[in-house]
Amino acid sequence: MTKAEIREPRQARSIEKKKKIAEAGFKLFCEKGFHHTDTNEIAKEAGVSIGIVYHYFKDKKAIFLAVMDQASPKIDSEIIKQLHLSKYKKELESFLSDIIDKDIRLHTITKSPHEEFQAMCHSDPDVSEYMNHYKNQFLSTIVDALPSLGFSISNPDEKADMIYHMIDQYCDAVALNKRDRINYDDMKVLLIQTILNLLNFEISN
Amino acid sequence: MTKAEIREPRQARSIEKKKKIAEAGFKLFCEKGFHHTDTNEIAKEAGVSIGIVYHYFKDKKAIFLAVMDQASPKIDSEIIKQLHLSKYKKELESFLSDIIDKDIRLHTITKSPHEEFQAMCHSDPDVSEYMNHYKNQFLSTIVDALPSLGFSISNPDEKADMIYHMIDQYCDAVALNKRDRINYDDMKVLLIQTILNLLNFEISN
Amino acid sequence: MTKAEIREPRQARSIEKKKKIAEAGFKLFCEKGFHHTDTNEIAKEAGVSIGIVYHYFKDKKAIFLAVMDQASPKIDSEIIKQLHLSKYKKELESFLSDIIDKDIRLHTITKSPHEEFQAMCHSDPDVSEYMNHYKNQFLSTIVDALPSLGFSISNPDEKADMIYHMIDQYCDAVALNKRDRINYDDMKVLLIQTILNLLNFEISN
Amino acid sequence: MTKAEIREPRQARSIEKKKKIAEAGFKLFCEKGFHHTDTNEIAKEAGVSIGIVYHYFKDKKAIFLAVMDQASPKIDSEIIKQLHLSKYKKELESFLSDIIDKDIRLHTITKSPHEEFQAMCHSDPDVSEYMNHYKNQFLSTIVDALPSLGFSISNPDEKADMIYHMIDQYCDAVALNKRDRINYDDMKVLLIQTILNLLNFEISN
DNA sequence: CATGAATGAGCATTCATTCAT
DNA sequence: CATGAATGAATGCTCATTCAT
Repeated sequence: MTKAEIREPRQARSIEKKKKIAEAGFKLFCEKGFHHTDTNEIAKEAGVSIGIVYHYFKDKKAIFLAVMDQASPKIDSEIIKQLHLSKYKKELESFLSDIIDKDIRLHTITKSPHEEFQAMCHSDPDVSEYMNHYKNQFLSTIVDALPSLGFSISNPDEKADMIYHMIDQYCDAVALNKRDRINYDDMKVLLIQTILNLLNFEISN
Repeated sequence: MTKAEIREPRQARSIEKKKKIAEAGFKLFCEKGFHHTDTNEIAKEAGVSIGIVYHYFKDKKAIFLAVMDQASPKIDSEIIKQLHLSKYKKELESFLSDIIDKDIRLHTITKSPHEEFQAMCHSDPDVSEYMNHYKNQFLSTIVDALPSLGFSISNPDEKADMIYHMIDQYCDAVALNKRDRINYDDMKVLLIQTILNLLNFEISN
Repeated sequence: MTKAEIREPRQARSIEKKKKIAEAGFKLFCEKGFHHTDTNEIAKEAGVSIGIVYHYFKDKKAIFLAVMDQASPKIDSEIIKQLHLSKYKKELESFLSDIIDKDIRLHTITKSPHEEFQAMCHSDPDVSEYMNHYKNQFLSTIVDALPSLGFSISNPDEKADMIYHMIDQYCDAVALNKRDRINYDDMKVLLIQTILNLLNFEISN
Repeated sequence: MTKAEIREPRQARSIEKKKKIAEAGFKLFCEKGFHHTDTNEIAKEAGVSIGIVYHYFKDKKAIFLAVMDQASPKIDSEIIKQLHLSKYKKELESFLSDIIDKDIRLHTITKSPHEEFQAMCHSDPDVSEYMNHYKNQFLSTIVDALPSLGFSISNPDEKADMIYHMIDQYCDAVALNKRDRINYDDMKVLLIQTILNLLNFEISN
């Protein structure tokens, strides 16, 4: 056997260590970006040897993927529950507003990692694949839950995709604050109204 | 500063050569990405010595920025003219459709560079700055032209920003075609309708 | 500091390797001078990889400094002991003669490195600093030992400095043998006599 | 003819230009040292093209040698004249004091170049050769003039060499001021006294 | 004489990854 | 499991020098 299998640790200690490495990676990737972070530094930050890093991770990118996995917000059932209660316009509006605010916080807190993930997503096929898969799953879960929640929406997949990106875009704008002449409060009103209009719109043939 | 100034070539020959280098850079950045393209390779591809590359460009990133500059679609007066003729709903719709189709072509043709630029944009402050400046200028030009074109739109800056990204997002989706369960034709209809709604919407106080 | 610490090796093997690198550096610096020796060559000469060179040394200059450190004659207690026995003129004379002969050997054997060190000393502040510190310490040790050895000399620091350089100068002359019309034996007699006179001279106020 | 002869310019304009280049070289060598000064920079500083630099100078070192030549203090007859008047102890003392003060000024004013020359002198054989030749000529001129000036000194060459270096050393010490615990006024007294003793000393067989 | 664009060998340093212990 | 010394290919960039104009 020329190369030891990369084993998924089962012991608590091992899981702990793998997590520590991913956390160190997270920190450094955020601070300096993927390309400017070196693996030996990750090992040092995690307080382990570089050898152990390569015991748990195939290569540097594997660490990045693990970091993404840890950092990705999980689809919790709560969002579905809230959606259930938001059938009517008024509630939908505040539901969206909540979602947006939450998402802004996420973008603001994890500003650099988000940027870094975006960057990698655009330059590395594996990362892109991961992100894409994650997003598709996230949206499918919601869209598939809609009927049972009492929503009857035409073109739900297309709309979900559009809304997802509109919100993401808005949160980016707020978090990075790099755009000229923008009133973010007005923009939020416009955003919510646009989403509501979109949800109600039906393509006529 | 001890280093000889990076000179902006005035002679036709020199401009030609600088362009050739940028073109070689463009090609390689697209094929392999910024980080995996090496400067000696750019020189070889351009058919010049590495020395001359550094005669015209401060460093590797300067080549990238020049490439971006060359590759960025210029705001031509045509777009403004077309806008002028699109005061009425019907025309606006086809105007948007045209814009979107054009943009899709741009995204599809320059698929890899576009991705690469997005990646750099997220990971390098200078590139981000460039992109941002470019976008702001592009949008400002259009927004500032609106009144004289007969459009009276509330929150034009916010709307322009949102529309810009909605279109960009859509074109990305089409070009990369990585999203599940999406009917792009339907999505386009939804997109245009959403834009029209957004343009007409006014925030009530 | 983002860079991994340059570690001081504690294991015997490591010390051995660091020494081997410094020795290779010594050899090459002597043969070709600092500026014409390249680090990869040092690694090859030392029989190690270039990576390990930078594991032990921060940069090329650090190798040079280490080389200087190894090559610098240490102040051994012997010189102090001999000094003790040399209170009287006759003994002092032969003591000086011994010192000079030893120093000549040093200059002759390590002719090129000595030259190279001199050169670096004049062109690099860090090397200059090192040389200076070394010399000051060397002279202070001797000067501070004088009283307890039974010598009572006025202006010992100034004299020590002058004598140090007179001897150094003489040894250089002999080793390099580039001066015209010089009888080195006569010069040695003059040198010793001058030193003795200097030691005995007292500034009258 | 593969390469144009390096011609010694006869026209005033040419001489002027060559001088300007050497002056630019002088300035930059002083500021940054030989190895850190690049020829293109010299050309720019001199306000000429790099081509013209290589028209007048074979290579970079030739510029350095020319710089040395310009910077070297010429043996003027004044020093000889003064020496003539200094036959008696008192006058010799003040003559030496004058010489030393002048030399200190030279070392202080041209502190960096002096250092740089020393460095090159130790690392480049041609420069070493030049310096050596210059020094030998300087000392020979003085020594050979001594008899006709009424001085009758034994071992004049050896003594001249020693004195030359003692003064140089002292001036370096003052100019660089890097030595610990040294009182330079006392040192000067010691230096002059030592020189006078040396001049009077005769080797007995 | 003069220009400065062009050359390209050369070089210090980095860093993902391996492997002997 | 764990260590960290060791590897060495890879790379951005410099700069003395040449030569076409």
